[in-house]
Amino acid sequence: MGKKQLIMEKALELFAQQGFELTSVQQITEHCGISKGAFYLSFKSKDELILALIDQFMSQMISDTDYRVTTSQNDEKTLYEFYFTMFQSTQKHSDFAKILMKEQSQSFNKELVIKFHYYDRLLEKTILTLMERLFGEKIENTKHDLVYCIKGFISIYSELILFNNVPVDLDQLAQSLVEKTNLLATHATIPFITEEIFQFKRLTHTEVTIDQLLEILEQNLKDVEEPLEKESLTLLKQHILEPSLSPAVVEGLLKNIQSYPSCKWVAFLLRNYFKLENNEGR
Amino acid sequence: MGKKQLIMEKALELFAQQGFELTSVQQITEHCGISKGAFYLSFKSKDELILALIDQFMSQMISDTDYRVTTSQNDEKTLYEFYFTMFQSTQKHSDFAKILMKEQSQSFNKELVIKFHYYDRLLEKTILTLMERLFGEKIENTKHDLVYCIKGFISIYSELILFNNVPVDLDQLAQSLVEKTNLLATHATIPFITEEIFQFKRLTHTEVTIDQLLEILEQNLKDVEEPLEKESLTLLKQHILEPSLSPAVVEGLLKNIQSYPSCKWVAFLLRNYFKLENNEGR
DNA sequence: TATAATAATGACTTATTAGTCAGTTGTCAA
DNA sequence: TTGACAACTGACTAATAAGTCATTATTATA
Repeated sequence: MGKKQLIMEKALELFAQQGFELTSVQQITEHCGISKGAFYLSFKSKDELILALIDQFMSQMISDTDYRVTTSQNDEKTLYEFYFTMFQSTQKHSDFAKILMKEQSQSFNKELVIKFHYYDRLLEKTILTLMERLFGEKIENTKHDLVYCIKGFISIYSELILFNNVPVDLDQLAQSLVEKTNLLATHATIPFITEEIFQFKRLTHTEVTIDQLLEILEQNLKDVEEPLEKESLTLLKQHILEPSLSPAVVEGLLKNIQSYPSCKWVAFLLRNYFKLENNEGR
Repeated sequence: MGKKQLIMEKALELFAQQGFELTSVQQITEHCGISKGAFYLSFKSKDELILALIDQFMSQMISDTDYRVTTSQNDEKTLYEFYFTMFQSTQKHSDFAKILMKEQSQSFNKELVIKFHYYDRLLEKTILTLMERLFGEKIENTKHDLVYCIKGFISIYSELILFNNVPVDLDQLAQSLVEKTNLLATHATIPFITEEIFQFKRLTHTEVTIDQLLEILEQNLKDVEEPLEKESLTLLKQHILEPSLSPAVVEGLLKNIQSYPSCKWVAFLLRNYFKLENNEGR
């Protein structure tokens, strides 16, 4: 396990400098002081490595932020804390954040793209919940649009922090964005992203082949210990190969696995898969 | 010349789909129905191709926008027109815009990075001028920050337009952003990007080796016809190899070539080079 | 029509990559 | 000390890339 961690850490440095495409496995192993073969004992492929990196950091970054936001008692300060935590994470994991920026739209690997979208949607959800809590009914028509503006702020200021070695005062940055967000929330009246566009956007972008899905399931089954989790996964796998369960049962099984952090991702994929299956017949 | 244009058009399609790295020269030539050798009659390398693409589109996009903004008589509508033109260009040249998003931060090739920064700075300048004209003294402390927010809006909504096939109402989008910009300009009081950070940011990011610079100069000398332009370039080249001209003369020569569109880029590089040279001695 | 000049070809070289696997080294229990 | 097992190695394969160049096709000119 220590070796796996070593590879991830060293690879992270190289990916941040040169990007994923332009970093060879050779380079990574040299940087670690191990042989090429040893790399393939820890990871099935180079792709598996980057997927592991993304999972590790994204789930941490998002759960950090989500935790800060949902546990905050003082509404006054919540927005400030959201921004502050967000940029603090970015700074702390700057190597990873750089990769994220570089590889985001660029990618080729389908699973990678879906993964990015998944985490992006999680972040959107966190922001939306926060906005609804802070501004409630008043922003009913503009809330999705507001979420997008906030994402715009985050992306452009993150870029500044990461790629221009500017001395950054996170407190000042968070304060500044709190003011802007309040302004937009309380005064903006013309949304661009309406409920309709928001729904439209959700429909696109999510395809995995059955084979990919089964493989991911298989991988999960290996890593998982809890019997409840394991059985749910097995049943769901059988249901994919030969549909036999009622929608309610499927939904229940999904709920079962969803509560385990390591299964969140596969639960998302499965839910999506079954949703598309059902829509096919209309 | 027709062949060069053909290659650029076809390559653009492939780059937009797969990215620059993952598109081979072979693929491009097949897509064009020509041989590999023919490609190298038009372009010295694959890198030269993408640089040419960037020059072609970026200069067009920015001058389009700049023209609309500087010629607009009606201040009321100028901001609307800025946003509208910006997103219209993005939509019209969507293949190119996709490349831009994909390759922006990712890049490896030094000249490419510098080129992106150059055009980015041009856009910043256009936005800043517009803001100063519309809001004047009132935004003295917040203007650089405002420019950044606008860039954030543009980047996040462009992404939406390009990568989620959402039906887009550009009029609505422009209106929405005009309202937001006005809100921020008239009510925001806490800037993050102060004059100081802005200056700091300008100092970083611009290195070319002398050899690269000389090569680019050589290339320009070949393409250029006007005697005044040609002589200025020749003198500047000599001055790099063996400094002999006074600062005032250098500045004059730079002004000479700057007015020719084809030399804007090399003028920018030269000015930067001499600036760094002078700072070295402090 | 004959000749020169230019345009275009694609097999080839060289370099690099991800991934494999037969063999080596190290470890630890019997 | 021995033997069995896992951890590890790095030369190797197969695939693909950018860029070259001797050869051929096309066009212009005399």
